[in-house]
Amino acid sequence: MATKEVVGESEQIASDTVSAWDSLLQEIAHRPKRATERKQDRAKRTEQQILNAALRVFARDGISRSRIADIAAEAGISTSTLYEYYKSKEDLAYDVPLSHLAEFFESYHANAASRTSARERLLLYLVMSADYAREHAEWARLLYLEIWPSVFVSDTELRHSIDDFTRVILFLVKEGVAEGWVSPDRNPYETVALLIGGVNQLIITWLLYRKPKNLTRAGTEMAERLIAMLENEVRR
Amino acid sequence: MATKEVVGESEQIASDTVSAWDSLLQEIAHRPKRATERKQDRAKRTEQQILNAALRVFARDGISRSRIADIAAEAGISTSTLYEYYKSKEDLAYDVPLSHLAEFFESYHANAASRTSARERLLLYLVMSADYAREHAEWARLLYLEIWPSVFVSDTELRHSIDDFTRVILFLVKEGVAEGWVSPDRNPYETVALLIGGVNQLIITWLLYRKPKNLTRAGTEMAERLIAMLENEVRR
DNA sequence: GAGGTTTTCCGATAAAACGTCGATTTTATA
DNA sequence: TATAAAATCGACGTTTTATCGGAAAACCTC
Repeated sequence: MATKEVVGESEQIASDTVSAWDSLLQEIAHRPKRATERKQDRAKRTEQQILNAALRVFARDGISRSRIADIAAEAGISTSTLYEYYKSKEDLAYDVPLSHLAEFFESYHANAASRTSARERLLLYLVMSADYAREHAEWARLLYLEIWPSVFVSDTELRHSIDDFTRVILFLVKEGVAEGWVSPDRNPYETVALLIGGVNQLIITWLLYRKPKNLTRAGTEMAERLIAMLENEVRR
Repeated sequence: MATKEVVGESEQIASDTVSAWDSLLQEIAHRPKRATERKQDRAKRTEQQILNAALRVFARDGISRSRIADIAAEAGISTSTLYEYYKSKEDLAYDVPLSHLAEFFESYHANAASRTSARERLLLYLVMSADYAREHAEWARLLYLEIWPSVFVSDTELRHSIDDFTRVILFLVKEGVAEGWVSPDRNPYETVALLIGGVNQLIITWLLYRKPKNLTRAGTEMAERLIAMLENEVRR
C-alpha cells in the first residue's frame, strides 16, 4: 500500500496501474458481441436455447460426435433454423463457451476489487478458475478438454478471450515483480506458463477422472503453493 | 548415492527400486500392439503408409476437418482399403500417436540409464518431453492439441500410454521424496500436476504461436526451475 | 509350379450427417 | 389491420462416412 510520503511520479504510476487494471478487466469482460444481433425477442430466446442445448450435447457427446440435428432437437427447433444462427458446427462450438467466459471475468473483476495487492489478486484468480470449472463442469469440459488447445480457434472471438485469460495473469505477474515477490530474473511468460499450466492440469485431471475429489480445495492448495514457490525464488 | 556402510534391507530397497524402475519403463515402452497383426509384408507397408499419411493430414487440417478420402489418397490406396485397417476415423486418430509415444519412452529409457538419481532422471524426462515435441512437431500437435485432453480416448490403448506418461513422473516424484529433495508433506499427485502442467503449457504455447522460439532451451529452463522450486520447498 | 486357401485390395453403393433454398408463418410497427 | 421485415421450417442437394461382395495378389502345400 502506497505511503502518504510517496507522491509525484510514484503516485502517478500507482494510479496508472490501478486504472490499467480496471480498463484491462473492463475490456476483457465486455468484449463486443457478434456484429449482427437478433431483432426479435423470440429470436433472442431461440439463440439462447441453441447455446444451452449445444452446451449439453457437446459436453455429453463431445464436439466431433455431436450432431447438429440432435442439438436442434434439444433446442426444440428445426435443423435449418439452427443454420440461420450458426453457419457450421464449428462456428457454434466456438461461440458456446464465450458467455460463460465473460461471466467469469466479470465475476472475478467484482471479487478482485477488494484485493489490493497483485499477490492477492493472482491468488484469487487461480482459485476462482478452478472453482468456476467445478461449478460449471459442462462448460469446463468443453473449454478445457476440447477447445482451449485447438489450433483452429485462431482468429476467433474465442481465441481472443482465451488469450485474455493469459493476459490477466501476465499483468499480475509483472505487477508481482514490481511488488518485489516475483523474481525479476525470470521470463514472465515462463512464469505465466507455470501458473496456468499447474492449475489447468489440475482442472483437466478432475474433469477426466473426478480426482481430486474436492477441486476447490485442491485448487486453493495448488494456487497457494505456486505463489509460495514464486516467493521462495526471490528470498535467498 | 548409497554409502558402503548401508547394507541389508537398505541395499535390498535400492535394488528393488532399480528393478521397479526398469520394469516400469520396459512395460511402458513395449505395450502390446493391436491384437490382430497383419500377415503379409505388403499389408504391413500399407499400414505404415496409412499412419504416415494420417499424421500429415491430421496435423495439417486437424482431425475434424480431415477426410478419410484425403488420407487414403495420400497413402496411395482406396478409401475402402483404409477401412480394412481402421474401423473409423476416430480409431485411426487414436492409433497414430502411439508409435511415437513408444519411441519416446524407449529413447528416454536409454538416456536415463546413465542417470543415477531420481532428480536427474526427472530433469531429463521433462527436458526430453519438450525436445521430442520440437523434433516431432506434427506428432506433438496432434497429441497435445487434439488428443491428449479428449475424454473419448478412455479405454483406449492410447489413454494407457498417456497415463504412463504421468506414471513415470509420479514414480520419480515419490523417489524424490525418498531422496529427500521433494517435500513429503505435499500430495505427490499435486506435484505431478505441477510438473506436467508447466511443461505441457510451454509446449502448447510453442505449438500454437511458435513462442518461445527456442523450445529446447525454454524446456530446459522450465524443467530446472520446476525442480529448483521443489527443492526450495524442503530446505527451510 | 498347379491348385487351393487366405489375405489384401477396390469399385459400387448404402447410410448418415451437413448444409441450402424457397415457401410459409410470425412479429413488429405504423 | 395492412405491410414489411424477421424468423421458421420442410424438402432437397451435397458431402463424407462406412459397408459389402467379388477381383487380384500373396501364400502354402503337395
